[in-house]
Amino acid sequence: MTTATPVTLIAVAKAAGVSKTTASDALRRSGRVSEATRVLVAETAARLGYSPNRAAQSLRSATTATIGLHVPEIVTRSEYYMSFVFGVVDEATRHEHDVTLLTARRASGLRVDGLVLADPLAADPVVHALMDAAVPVVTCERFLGDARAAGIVASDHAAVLTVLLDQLHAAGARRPALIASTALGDWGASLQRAFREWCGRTGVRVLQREPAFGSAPAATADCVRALLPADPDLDALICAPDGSAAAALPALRDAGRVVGTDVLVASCVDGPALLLTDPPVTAIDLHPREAGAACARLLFDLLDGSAAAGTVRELEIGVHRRRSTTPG
Amino acid sequence: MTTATPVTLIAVAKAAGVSKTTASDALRRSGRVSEATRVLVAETAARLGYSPNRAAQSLRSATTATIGLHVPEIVTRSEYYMSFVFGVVDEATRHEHDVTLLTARRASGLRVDGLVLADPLAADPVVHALMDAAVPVVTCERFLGDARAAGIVASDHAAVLTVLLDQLHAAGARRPALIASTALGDWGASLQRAFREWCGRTGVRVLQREPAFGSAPAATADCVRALLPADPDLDALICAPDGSAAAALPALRDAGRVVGTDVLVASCVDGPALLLTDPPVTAIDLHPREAGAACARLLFDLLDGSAAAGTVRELEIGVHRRRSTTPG
DNA sequence: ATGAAAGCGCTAACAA
DNA sequence: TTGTTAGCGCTTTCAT
Repeated sequence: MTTATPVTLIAVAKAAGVSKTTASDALRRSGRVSEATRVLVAETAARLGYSPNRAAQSLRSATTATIGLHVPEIVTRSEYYMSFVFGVVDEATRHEHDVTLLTARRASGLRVDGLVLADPLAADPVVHALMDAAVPVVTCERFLGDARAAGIVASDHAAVLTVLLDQLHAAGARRPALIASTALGDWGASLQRAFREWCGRTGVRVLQREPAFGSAPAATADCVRALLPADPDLDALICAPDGSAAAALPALRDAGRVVGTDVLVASCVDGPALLLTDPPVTAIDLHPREAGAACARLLFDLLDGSAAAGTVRELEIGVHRRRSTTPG
Repeated sequence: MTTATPVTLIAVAKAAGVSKTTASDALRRSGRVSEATRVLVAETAARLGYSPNRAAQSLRSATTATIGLHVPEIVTRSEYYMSFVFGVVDEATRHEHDVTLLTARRASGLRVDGLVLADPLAADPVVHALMDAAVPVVTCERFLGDARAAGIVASDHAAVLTVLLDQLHAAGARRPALIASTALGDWGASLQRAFREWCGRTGVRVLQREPAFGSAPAATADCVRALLPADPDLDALICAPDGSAAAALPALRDAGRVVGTDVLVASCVDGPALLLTDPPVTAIDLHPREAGAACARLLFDLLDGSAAAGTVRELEIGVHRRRSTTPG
């Protein structure tokens, strides 16, 4: 363990034989110092192992080189968010920013240059507080509260669900059901809407269930157990909540259904677990890591002015077809 | 969106009719100001919505009110780490600290008061760099490199694995196998050691596999497929890597084995997915959230001197028995 | 029990 | 093209 490194800008300036300002300018903005001194200072800094004092930079510039990240806690148990977080951190690192995790409402004001909110629930008080922060906010999926984010990264869930439904229909499914919750923000609401529209176009009766709030997989299993007796003709099941498809499989099997044959199953959130079930489950890949990176990127674009407030960017998503929806 | 809040300490002091110093002392250390002024200043600060400028505090005190957190990236798909992270953030928030996620090696020096490293892999260059940082480091599980952490939170995996093995033995298993990797640091190594010792004591031949590095679940499935023909007597399987038990089940079934009857299965990492498999899988609950909180707590104890460098704290873990290991 | 003043390391006016 | 000077908001001596 080496001792702390008190290599200040002054030390670098002194060693390079220039003034504090020149050293600062050489290390940062261009145009002010000559190329020769720029190189000299840069080399000196490197040699001395100089690393700027963030606190001092912060104090002076009123920026923090840090962005805040909030992920909903209810759904802790989701690999989706883990990937999302890594995506954000990746992109932030690329921009020389740190990422602070925001969960509870901090007592003192937050010290970040901007915020990324993953799936902001209108019901979450922390989200509400953060949406009102005095810094740019980027949300992944639209926020259904009254505040408006400066930037939004959203996917066309409706379009992809429609593609998926068409595939199921082509595979012979005539009586599909959707298990989705509006409690989870815009995502669930979009899925429900798209499902209703597809049903209307296709002329099938809407068969939809809202899982009880709380543990998603267990609630989904309950939905399945309730659906089957009520609708014995059910021949396809689409599960929205992450991890719930895995819960639906045993419930269907217990009811004597053969997944992939009697009943097709698909998940609205992909994940490694769905490759290992029997059969592997068709799923919508939301590209979580890419989503996180896109949010951070948009936030930085907002911060440096290369994106305007109100920007909405679309994120590509797609279906992975697996055996659970390919009978025969 | 309200404008930025330039409520400085000076503003509070002025409004309260005291000096900067008195205001500062009133808000922080005790003993210096009278109770009357303390209350006066506190009320004034609250009324004005004062929130201390972290950057200025940092600059002055050379602390950051931030701790760094590193979680291994290879195992992204683990809900274990998600819970762990929340545990750390929870505890940090309780201590009025922020948590910064550290993944890649930052170009500039890190600005944190201390570090928490979850499962530090000796092979991870980022971990190596962080272990050498000039701030206290707490690791969850021992680091097998040459650096020594200031604090360690560890569980007695050997003891709990032994309990699990005894349970399997009591349930009739005579030929148990362990799938564990030493590539994952001290945890895997401890499990392997404990397994060998138990085998020695019990007089059964050691049946152990090291899954190929990379995607844990797939590698585990490969191990299972290799184990069965080589050792047809195998009657119990313990899977260490997170998520691998779920992969083992279909592999065993494909080989014609009935899980819970022919062959008992247990996981060394619990997770919600294991409740939904058929049958539900017995697992060791590592209490990830508690682990994260314990790491942060130890770090703060180290920082304020209430724990000495070199402190090792044990974290309670235990087995959840489920149908996969209770035949009949 | 309280004030005055110094200064943490840096950037941005203002000079030269 | 470069140097000088003034703070950013706070904590901390040192003096009352």
